[in-house]
Amino acid sequence: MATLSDVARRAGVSPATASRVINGSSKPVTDELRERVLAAVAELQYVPNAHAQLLARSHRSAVGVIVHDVSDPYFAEITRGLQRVATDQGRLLMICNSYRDPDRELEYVELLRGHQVAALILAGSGYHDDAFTRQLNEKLAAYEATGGRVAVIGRHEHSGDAVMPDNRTGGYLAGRELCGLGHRAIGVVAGPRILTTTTDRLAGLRQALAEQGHDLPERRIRYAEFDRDGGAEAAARLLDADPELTAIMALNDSMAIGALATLRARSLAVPHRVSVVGFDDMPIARDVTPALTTVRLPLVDMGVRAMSLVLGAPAPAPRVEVLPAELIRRDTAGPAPDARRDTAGSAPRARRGDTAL
Amino acid sequence: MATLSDVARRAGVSPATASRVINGSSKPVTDELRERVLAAVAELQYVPNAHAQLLARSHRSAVGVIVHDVSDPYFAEITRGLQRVATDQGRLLMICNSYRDPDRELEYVELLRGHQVAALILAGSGYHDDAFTRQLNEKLAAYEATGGRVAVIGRHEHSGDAVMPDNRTGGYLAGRELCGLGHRAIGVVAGPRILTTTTDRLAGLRQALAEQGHDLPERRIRYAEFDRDGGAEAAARLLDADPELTAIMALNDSMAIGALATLRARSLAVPHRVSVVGFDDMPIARDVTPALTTVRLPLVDMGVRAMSLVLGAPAPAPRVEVLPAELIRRDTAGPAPDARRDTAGSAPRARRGDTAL
DNA sequence: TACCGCAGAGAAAGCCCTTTCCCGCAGGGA
DNA sequence: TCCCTGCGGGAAAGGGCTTTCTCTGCGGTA
Repeated sequence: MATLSDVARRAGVSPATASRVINGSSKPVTDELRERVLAAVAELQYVPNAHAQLLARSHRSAVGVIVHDVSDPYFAEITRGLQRVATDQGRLLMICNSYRDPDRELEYVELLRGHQVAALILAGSGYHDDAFTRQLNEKLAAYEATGGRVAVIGRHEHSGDAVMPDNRTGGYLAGRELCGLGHRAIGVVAGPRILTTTTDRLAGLRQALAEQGHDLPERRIRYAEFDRDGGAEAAARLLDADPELTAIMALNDSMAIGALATLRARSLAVPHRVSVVGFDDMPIARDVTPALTTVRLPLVDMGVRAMSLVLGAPAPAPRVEVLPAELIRRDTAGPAPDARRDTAGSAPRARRGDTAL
Repeated sequence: MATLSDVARRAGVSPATASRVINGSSKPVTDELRERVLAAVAELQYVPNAHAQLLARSHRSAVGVIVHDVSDPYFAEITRGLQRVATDQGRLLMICNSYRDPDRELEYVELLRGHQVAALILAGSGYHDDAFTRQLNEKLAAYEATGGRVAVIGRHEHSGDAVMPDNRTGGYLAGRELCGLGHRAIGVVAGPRILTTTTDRLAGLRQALAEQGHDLPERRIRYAEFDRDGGAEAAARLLDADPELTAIMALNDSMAIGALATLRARSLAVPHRVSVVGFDDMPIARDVTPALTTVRLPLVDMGVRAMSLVLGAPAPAPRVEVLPAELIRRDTAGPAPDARRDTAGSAPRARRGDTAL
């Protein structure tokens, strides 16, 4: 690889001058030298060594992001929001997938710190794991102590700036909807127990049921991976144990899609025999058939906010922005089969407009 | 941030010794000093400056990847394959999204070169744009001249190692299937004209139709963005122009899903009134209803191969690995409405097993 | 006892840039 | 004519790490 001094030598100038030309320094350089340098750069196909630059320059510019999995639509949307703000400010993003492995998360914090990122954003559920939480907080504190900025999305265990989707209210809205439709035998297809997202959403759901005088026994909950196959599997276990279920609440949309696959395989009509409600409103939710009734989270906005927090002026006290959840009624949630008798003859709810195109 | 010499000072050793302990150098260090260094590292929460390390070390280890968009399932799958091999070999991946912008692609090649990556992988369709192709090849050649390794996935314009999905045969298989089902009025929902993937798939399709004595007039093709909304829009334009279409070939699954949305909005039954065939077999294809008939590409394997090429021993001559496409029959392609009369009474094809769970 | 070899530690030379500091020179004012 | 100013350029000092080279002191052999 050609180096700066190769360029300087070829142009017959000092490395200092070459550097100034290449970086558009404010220090003036005569046109003749400038041209010679530029010509040398082109001839040698010179590209500055980014590591040497970052070492020599003092200011840090890149931002590190740790998500569970960018290819998961939930994180893809959040990342889109992060990216938008970062790009506007000319920041490079380093994105790392933890695949929900706490140890890997810790490692990535170190890695990104080592890469001298100006800020760090952790997105995705926290863990019910005190030892881990403590370690993470220590590492983040150490990072912040050296001037690094930190924000988290969707995890309350960190004491700094945070953007929090209102998971609990989301669960509540879904629960209220299902209760309102007359469902009593509601099964829950849940993500891993250890995730705070799981327990928060569950808590909201439980509260909604409690308000109607119902409870949510553990036997009506199945914990599995937070993805399509996990949802399919959990739904199957749920139905095996309790064939009379009239509704399934899936704690995210991927799981809901898996649950729909299970119901289809068992020829249980949705929503006539079993209703399904998802969570997150990922883009694909409107494209499955029937279109998925779900709880929308402003995912892109969550990313935008988090990046803005971290790139904006630091605050004296930690800021927490709670973003609202919203119920999106589509076609997978209908009246409970026995409740339907009361409203006999009423056709299943017409397809919602937002599913067309 | 604490530096290595901070650690050394605190441990009462030289930076050289500290470095040796921290990196597990083969040079022996007495246990006592080792412990002192480790203690200092822990107390200072020391993390080595990655840029300084990369600058000081001679060997390059990271691998750069340029894709159109990782959050697109097509690339997410490929990336999964890349990641698998890279992780096995302890390589870090730097992934960049070009968002199908050739200029950005060029910039990223420079960026990654600047970051001293050991290899570069470009995934995703090439462009029908000679100026761009020439520039890219120049840059890649310059990079290879300095010892960098390069592989491309799905683009034939680069002269080096390549992994090529058999887009043309895939198009051919889809075309033969539709012809076999009696379709003659076939519309195509195509990606951007400028992408070689579009033209390759189209060429295969055209060939299949030609073998049956049919042609594919331009008025039956609509070009749009290679995503869900592009597919929805193109399908709408296609149906507006020619309401008698009995089949739609979408040049990727995202577009197929958009086309299904349009058909649903217009109450055109799939596959009874209109058949749809997609391309790629992304994971979601089996979960839409009806499940999508499509052409499968071994996406993960493509990633695995490309990374293996680039991390393995260099070959004297460029290698091209062509990976086969395979037709996956599910539920969106059925007999053409007029052909159906011939097989009157035959129920629509039973749901394929692979859609259950 | 003299010498050799080696283990274990440190000194110092890079790796490739950026940027401050300094120098020479030409032009303008006194 | 002399001095000051300011412009354009180069020298050199880092930035934080790795690694080679060098040095010291010890045990072992002849």
